Amino acid sequence: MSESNKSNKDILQAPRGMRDFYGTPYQQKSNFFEYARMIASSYGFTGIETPILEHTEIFLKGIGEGTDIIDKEMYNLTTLGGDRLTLKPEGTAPIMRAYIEHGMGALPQPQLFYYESPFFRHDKPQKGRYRQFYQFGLEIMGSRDPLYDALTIEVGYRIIQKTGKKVVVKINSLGTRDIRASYTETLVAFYREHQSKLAEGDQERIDTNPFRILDSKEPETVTVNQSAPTLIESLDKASRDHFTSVTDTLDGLDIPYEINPFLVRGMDYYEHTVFEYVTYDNENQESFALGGGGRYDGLAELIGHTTSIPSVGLGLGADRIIEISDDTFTTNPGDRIPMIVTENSLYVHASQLLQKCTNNKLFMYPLFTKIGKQMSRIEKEGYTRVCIIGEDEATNQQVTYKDLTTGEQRTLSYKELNNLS
RNA sequence: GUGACUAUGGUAUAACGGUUAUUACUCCGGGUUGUGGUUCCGGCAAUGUGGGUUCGAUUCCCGCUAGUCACCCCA
Repeated sequence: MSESNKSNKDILQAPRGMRDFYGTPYQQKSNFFEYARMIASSYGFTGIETPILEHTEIFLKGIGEGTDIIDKEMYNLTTLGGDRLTLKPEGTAPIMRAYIEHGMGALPQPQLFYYESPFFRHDKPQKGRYRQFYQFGLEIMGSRDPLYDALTIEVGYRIIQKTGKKVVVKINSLGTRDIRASYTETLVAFYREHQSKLAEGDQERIDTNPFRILDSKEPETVTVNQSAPTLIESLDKASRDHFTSVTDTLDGLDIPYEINPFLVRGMDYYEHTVFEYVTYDNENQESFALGGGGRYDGLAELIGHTTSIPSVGLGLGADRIIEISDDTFTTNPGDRIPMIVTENSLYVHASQLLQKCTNNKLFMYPLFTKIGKQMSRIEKEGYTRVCIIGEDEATNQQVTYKDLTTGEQRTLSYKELNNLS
């Protein structure tokens, strides 16, 4: 029971790692999601939205205890009725819950979903890392065909391509849960044997997160890793065939990928294919994950369903993608036509015109003051033309149309206004 | 979660520990009562927060809050 001792100044700012969106950033986010929806929809995905809150258990069981997300990053709350709920830290487990709850197994398989949503993780904020962040995601549920792994990777790639930046898919196979479990034992045994030769921080990770040691940048550890057993070598034939089938399809699609035997992901539910999209900062090797995903055939059982539901999916970090995109997702206002009135009394007339007008580029400019002010602001905001309505135009059922780049203006009938492009 | 750096109007900034806290942009009003991009005049608006040192703190010290960076991890 800690009493809040925040000052007025403190509460008049958004909570740590959370932001307000307005103006350009709002547009960019909205345009990004619109674009992503369009691409996903062109590959047959349909939308799904789940609640912001889920039963805490869904994430505990799905993502896995021992992961950072579960151990220290969840926003948990207890309702007045005593339910333990959690602000969703990722999108896959909730959608799987919805699939099971609504018996979607009875629908034609597989089901392809896209979603856009904020997610919440109580992490320490940095650039490109927020406590409330936004993802666009895809989930394909009800098929184990590796073609769907490739399809998921492709659609994500097509969306990210819009940024114009160089993007490479890092890909790996984790095999089945059994293979992964026995490999983990082999790996831990290997590291115990070489424990003294590992970098300090990495020694502690033998118990907490042995997979991460494979990815270490410490020179001592890198040396040890050269003789470490790899997961890909341990795969059974079925897993290997699955993986090859995915990479063959990517070859055919001309999607650049790198097989990275060290790639693991933050959630426990992945098996077989896992991947990440990485971008390179100005030719430097230092990179930034824009999104990632993988196959999660066992998730349904982890969260309490009686059978497995083979599935594959991904999440794209909207904040990061927009961040590197320059003006790709910025709206250009030049196209729209603001309509202004010279007298406030003409507002009613203008509104009636707007209702009748079929040219959807025309809009009521929401500034009712002297015409000079209106013109000045319209010009500053980047519009290239304007419609002016005064007493004369109103009487004659006309508008004055002005091109702001050339300064030319002429009088248009309503019909001509409708046909303006 | 660990460590480092930072914090002045909406934005960007100035101020050896000492008058009324500087300047620019934005915004509002006016010169121009039906026409923008120039120019001129006027106006609104700030030392994140709580303590400490001092005759006196925007300035020095500490806690808090927030941001940035590295680690950790990840989207």
